[in-house]
Amino acid sequence: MPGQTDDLAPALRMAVMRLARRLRLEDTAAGATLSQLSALAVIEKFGPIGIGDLAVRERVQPPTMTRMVTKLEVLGLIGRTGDPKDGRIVRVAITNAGGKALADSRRRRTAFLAANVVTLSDSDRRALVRALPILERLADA
Amino acid sequence: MPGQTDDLAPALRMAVMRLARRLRLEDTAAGATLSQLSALAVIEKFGPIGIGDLAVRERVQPPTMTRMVTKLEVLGLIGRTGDPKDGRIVRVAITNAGGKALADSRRRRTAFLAANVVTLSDSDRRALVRALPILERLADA
DNA sequence: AGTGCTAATTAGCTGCGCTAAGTAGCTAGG
DNA sequence: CCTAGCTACTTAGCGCAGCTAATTAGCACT
Repeated sequence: MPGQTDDLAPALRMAVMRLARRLRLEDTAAGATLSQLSALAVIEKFGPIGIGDLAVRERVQPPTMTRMVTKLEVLGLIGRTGDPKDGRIVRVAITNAGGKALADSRRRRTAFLAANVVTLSDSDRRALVRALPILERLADA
Repeated sequence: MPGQTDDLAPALRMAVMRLARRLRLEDTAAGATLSQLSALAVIEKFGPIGIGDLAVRERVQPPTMTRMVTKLEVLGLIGRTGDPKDGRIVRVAITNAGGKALADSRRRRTAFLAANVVTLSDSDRRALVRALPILERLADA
């Protein structure tokens, strides 16, 4: 049934864009933006990491990541440290404040989506759980 | 099972954000951006529509929509017409060029997602079809 | 020393959110 | 009729986040 795929792709695209915009709006209470916190999460997970690697993981160009890192550093959420072996590389690591901010924001940011997720039927929730890894795969494709 | 919801919401948020970013990147070939085309689609669907109503539908503040409408007009994709009854209202309608651009862009923009959607199993595709209206509901919540 | 590669940064553009404040037009009360 | 207030849109100005092009600093190798 090729028609189903033809319908699915644009509909999915639109739904994802709209939901992403909505989630962005729900974030205004935070001190950092979603993009910054996404990068912060990667920094927490992958330890002291170079700007370039970070940019690749976040699918962003290096200059964009440099700027985000600068903002995170000004906020005191990460620290820049040089690489002892290779002077070109700047490694960034999360600070205690950064870890705390990340934990807080995770709790807080989840609120909107969780509040709506709980209103779904079990069947709907299961459908989302099922779809989740597929969305992740599409994002990484 | 409350733990499932606790896990689902942040995971879904992250997946949606990442996919949305990815889709945005795939759009660079177009003359108009995804946001502009999203607005254009609403304009096509809901005929001559006021800026305010359009802003509400796109969940955006009026000034943001004014600017987007201005760009769409400069591109020749829409036309501004005054309301004969109420001089305050500016109605916008899609032009022939706009409809064509929308059709073209739909075909083109779907390519990335469709190309990846076709690689999915039937079961995965069904899971997405099932999840789609739920995502839409969450976006509208 | 010099050449070339790599990592990060700087400079400058665009798009798209927002708020605050201004303008034009409608509406209703005195 | 005219003024006071509301509504719709616009203008002005800010911030964040994406990009490319060009620069700086350091490494590696001859």
